[in-house]
Amino acid sequence: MSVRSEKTIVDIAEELGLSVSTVSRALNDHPNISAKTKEKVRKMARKLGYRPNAMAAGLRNNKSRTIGLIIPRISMFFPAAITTVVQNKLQEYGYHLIICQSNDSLEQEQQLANTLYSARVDGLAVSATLSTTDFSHFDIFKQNNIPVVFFDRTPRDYQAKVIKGDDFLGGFTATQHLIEQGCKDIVHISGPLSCNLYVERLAGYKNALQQHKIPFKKQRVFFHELSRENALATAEKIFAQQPYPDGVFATNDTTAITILEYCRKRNIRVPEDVKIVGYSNDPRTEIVTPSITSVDQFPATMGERVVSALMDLIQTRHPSTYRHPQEIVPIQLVARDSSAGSPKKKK
Amino acid sequence: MSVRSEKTIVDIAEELGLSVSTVSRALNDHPNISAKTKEKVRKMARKLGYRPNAMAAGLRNNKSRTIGLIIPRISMFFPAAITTVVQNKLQEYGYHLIICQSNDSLEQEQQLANTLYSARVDGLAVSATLSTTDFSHFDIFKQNNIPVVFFDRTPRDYQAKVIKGDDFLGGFTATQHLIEQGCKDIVHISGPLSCNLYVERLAGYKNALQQHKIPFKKQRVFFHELSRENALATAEKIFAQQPYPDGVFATNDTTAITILEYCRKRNIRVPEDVKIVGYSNDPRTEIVTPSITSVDQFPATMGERVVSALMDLIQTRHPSTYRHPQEIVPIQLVARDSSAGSPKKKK
DNA sequence: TTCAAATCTGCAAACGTTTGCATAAAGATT
DNA sequence: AATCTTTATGCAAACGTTTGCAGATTTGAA
Repeated sequence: MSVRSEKTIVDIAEELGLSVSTVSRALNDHPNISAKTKEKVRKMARKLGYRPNAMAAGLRNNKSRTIGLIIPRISMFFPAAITTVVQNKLQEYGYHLIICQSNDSLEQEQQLANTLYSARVDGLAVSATLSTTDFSHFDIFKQNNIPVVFFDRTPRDYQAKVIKGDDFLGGFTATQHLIEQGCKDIVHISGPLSCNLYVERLAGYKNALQQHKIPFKKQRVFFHELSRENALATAEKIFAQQPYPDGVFATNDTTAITILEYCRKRNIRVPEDVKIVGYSNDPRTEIVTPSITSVDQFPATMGERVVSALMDLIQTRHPSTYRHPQEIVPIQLVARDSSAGSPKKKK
Repeated sequence: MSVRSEKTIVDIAEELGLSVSTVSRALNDHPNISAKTKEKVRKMARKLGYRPNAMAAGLRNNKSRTIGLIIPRISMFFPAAITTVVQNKLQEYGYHLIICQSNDSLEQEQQLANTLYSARVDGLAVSATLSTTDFSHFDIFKQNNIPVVFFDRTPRDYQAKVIKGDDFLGGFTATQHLIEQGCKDIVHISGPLSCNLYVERLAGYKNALQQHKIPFKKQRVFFHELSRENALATAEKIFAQQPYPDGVFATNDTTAITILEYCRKRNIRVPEDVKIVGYSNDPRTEIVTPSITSVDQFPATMGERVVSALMDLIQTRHPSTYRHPQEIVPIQLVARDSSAGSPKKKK
């Protein structure tokens, strides 16, 4: 009813003839406060409609109960799936999540790091830009003992906690699967090699070829920026001249889907003429016709590990977790129709 | 180099022999400070690695430069698409976004409202739970003049800014489209009527039937909880007995996709035997075979409007915007293969 | 030189918490 | 009854900013 409607613990204290410290302790369930007092205080707090001011508490405690998250964009399946569980998990721990998109721009990422530091997040989870190779904009966090966890798109040699999928094995498994299905001439569509993911999947691809005594041909690897338009351009290039490949391992699902659409338009049969494998197990791979074989990266697991790592690092100020800085989340091939079938019947 | 590495404006002031107020004003580009001083201060700030503490400033100013967002879940296409643009747009304005998922639980939504209030967000954007009919947990915000903007799943009679799609028109258009394509017996799969969206789309459906002199039959409307499993169960029910409908208008795309899959499995031809229209223009509708006709809700537009409304309400403390509390974002039917074709050739 | 105006800077309080330390009250022990 | 614990409460400083007001310095005009 008063003019200033924002109630504080001072109001509660005055109303009750107690000191603010007692009220504060009562609300925080401090052992030194008698049960009676606590009850009184809580009741009055409810009555006055008191709401704690997290900023004030944060300032005093030098912690915000807030975690920052930087991802390229929320609209991509894999980061979105991770974000979902990260947010839910953090909520359980009583932490807020500030989500920021770098839109794959290094400059934006740098700026975000700064402003998240200003917000005094208690921890930071980052999946980097495709082009981030210098990670020094995260130095401030290290200097001030604020844990940073990188996931998925991670730094190569920046000292920090890293949680990533087994991209080498993923690349290997995908390629080997195509080989086992009878492919002899497998194209790999990769991404920018500034990003660890594509380097490792490519390495897995090479290794699988080698292990199966299939010669690696440089011109059978295509690099593009992973956008839909680029994928289409790449498709054109791949099928510009005979012989067509009999297998395509695309380093992401959007590309795989685009290739599939392209093939259908050109009447190249999938999987009879060419088999396709994507990466990430985007739900879209399942509903497309034919459904596309892909590599599941278990985003839920990754998200949970990110949160566990953060909570661990935050609680134990001793950065013991840094001793095992790298965690690898397993992958699993999900075979579907796009790679199915025995060796081709008709030549 | 000192032990306490966190630098404050006090450190800058001491280093320069200035007062903190001057430093503060210099950093905020206050007109009363000379250019020389500003330059000195900025240089020293850089040198010391000073980072403003947003919590301290927020406490003093009673504003956090942070917006809260509550959505059912980030992993759904439509809210995710909105979130993407909301976040990017807010970033431009220098605001952070705290994203929270209610997981469609009213209880969680209530709790989130509370903790976001404690974080002293400067504004709140909400897409409610399917079951939220009582919105009183947002009262605190109103009482303290913190703008709340509801979007998509909005309250019916709670006094607040509302931004929503034209669901009546959407339902109408979708149904009319099916009629125009020759359908005479159109099933509508709706959602819980506790949620405004489904009420209005249903009303649009009825209205279109009426307008085209097709009798409305109660048993041709199915209600379900919009999960994938439920959609499947509903599909079973719909096609449990002859005559099959010749058109299905599903109130969301996931359901539409599920129906499509079901039909394919049962060898019910789409669109020849039954035509399907979904809702939201989820990108999945485009890549499925046949592609599914859907109703675009322009999530980007909606997101932009949400941000505009928030910024407007925050800047002009006078809640003038409340005078036109409801904004309707247009919809557009995107016709695709699932509803294509002239009247059936073979009966 | 003197004074007024214009320009710049500083003091100190305030924002709403938490917490180390001191103290007061109550209970237990002799 | 005197002393010692134990338990409950209060005082006051601190967290890092911002800002109204006052005061100091410079500039320009007389």
